[in-house]
Amino acid sequence: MLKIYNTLSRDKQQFVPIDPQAVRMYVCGMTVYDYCHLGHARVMVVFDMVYRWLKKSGYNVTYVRNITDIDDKIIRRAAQNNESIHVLTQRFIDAMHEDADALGVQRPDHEPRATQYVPEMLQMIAQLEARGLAYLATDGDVNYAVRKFDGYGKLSGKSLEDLRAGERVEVTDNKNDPLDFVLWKHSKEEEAEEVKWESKWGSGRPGWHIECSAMASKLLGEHFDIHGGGADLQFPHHENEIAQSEGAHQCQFVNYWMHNGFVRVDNEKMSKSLGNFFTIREVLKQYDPEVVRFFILRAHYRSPLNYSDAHLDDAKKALDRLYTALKSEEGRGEGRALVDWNEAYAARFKSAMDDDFNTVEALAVLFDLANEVNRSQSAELAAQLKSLGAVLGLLERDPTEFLQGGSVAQGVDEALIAAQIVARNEAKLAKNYAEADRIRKVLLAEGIVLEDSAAGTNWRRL
RNA sequence: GGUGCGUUAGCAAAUCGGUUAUGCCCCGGAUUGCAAAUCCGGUUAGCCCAGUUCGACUCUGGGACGCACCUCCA
Repeated sequence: MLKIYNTLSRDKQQFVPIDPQAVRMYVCGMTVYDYCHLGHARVMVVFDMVYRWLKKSGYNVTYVRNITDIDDKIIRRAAQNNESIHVLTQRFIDAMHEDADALGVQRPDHEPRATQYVPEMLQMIAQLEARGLAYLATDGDVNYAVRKFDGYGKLSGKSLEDLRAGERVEVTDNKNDPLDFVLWKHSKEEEAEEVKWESKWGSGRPGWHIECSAMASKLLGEHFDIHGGGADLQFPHHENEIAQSEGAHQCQFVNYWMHNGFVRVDNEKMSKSLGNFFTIREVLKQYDPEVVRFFILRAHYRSPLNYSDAHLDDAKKALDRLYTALKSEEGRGEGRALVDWNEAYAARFKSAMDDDFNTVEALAVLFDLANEVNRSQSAELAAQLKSLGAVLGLLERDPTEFLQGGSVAQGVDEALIAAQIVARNEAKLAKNYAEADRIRKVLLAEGIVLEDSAAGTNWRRL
């Protein structure tokens, strides 16, 4: 039985879906005005893993990950670039898909864009207004009246008093309460036509939080199973989503809230504002995407994850070990696509995954299994290793291709390597070991490791 | 200031009230022309102080340190 750590209750709970056969899951995606960084990579990979495991567990999963394609930062960036927001956002949506694809992230079932759901948002705001939870402020914005919603703060564990005591709460006169947030922003003269929508409150555009409430209920219903996102979205974003959805629909919004930990650099959160971020495409110039995916899955999704070259190098070596085990059984017996869940390693793997998606433990099982494969030379177990890896979106490539791909794309030409191997084998046959060792050393200096075996000489990149 | 989370061996990172986590690194052995890979074995843990317990890294209390949220952020 699957257990999930629920932010709402702050403990692990038995997962019971609303519909026994199906799971409905929503994850907050990206605001598309720039390239995705490693923090975004973590959300995508983590919830991709969750998505895969739920499907593997037999559920019919509907996974929605939204795209925020209208907001202040987008408008500002488009103005800077002197381009339309549509052109800007489309470019970064395409880039996001490239990055996600590289990391082996499966496409969600729906990727709704905020700009395509404005009518639904307006309808929801009207509902909130009708219930007395929203009001038109003097400046023309429509705000949410936080103190009218019972239980505001239940997700983040904060009371309104605690929040007000915070030093950083901004004071604005057009809000009834400093914690009220914007549902609908009135248009400004200078804004482009493409960021203006008509409404009963006048021309404007949606606030950030309302899009998720509107799109989630449209695509998943008013009450669904799992809602995820980065830990920083807990407050205020997810708190506000609850206020909007439960305020408008008068029913429980989400049963299980999941939040992933941050990627850190030098022990500090990687973020746009700190400027200490690495984009996915930057990192992929240096490391194989599967290494990056493995690196992310190597830490528990709720724990902080420190980024550094040393850690990526370490991850690369660890993944090499798994692929090396697969390579030893390559070609022997066809790898079956299905996992034999009765087998001992698979059973351990499953119980690890069922324990709040403990990929760290699941990977430890894979290493134990790899050791067993090396020892037993069992093609059966190798197939099991491969298929368990595939559950996590790992180990799906040809082992030789992976091992020879190495960490850096460019390097010594393969034909040259082959020629050097031939030359070295000739030297070996002539018992000219000094020459043979010299060739091996030259290649090693280029990051190429030669491995002699009964079947011949293999090579791989460090 | 308020709230929450964390502190595990050289590095990374899990589980667990008593039994080898795991990966990388390091040491010894097997194997190899020598290596590499692999196998066998080994060294290095649980921030500090109390308490509960037959027994605590694991539970409770206190302290120190770190991180995060309270403002846009995955």
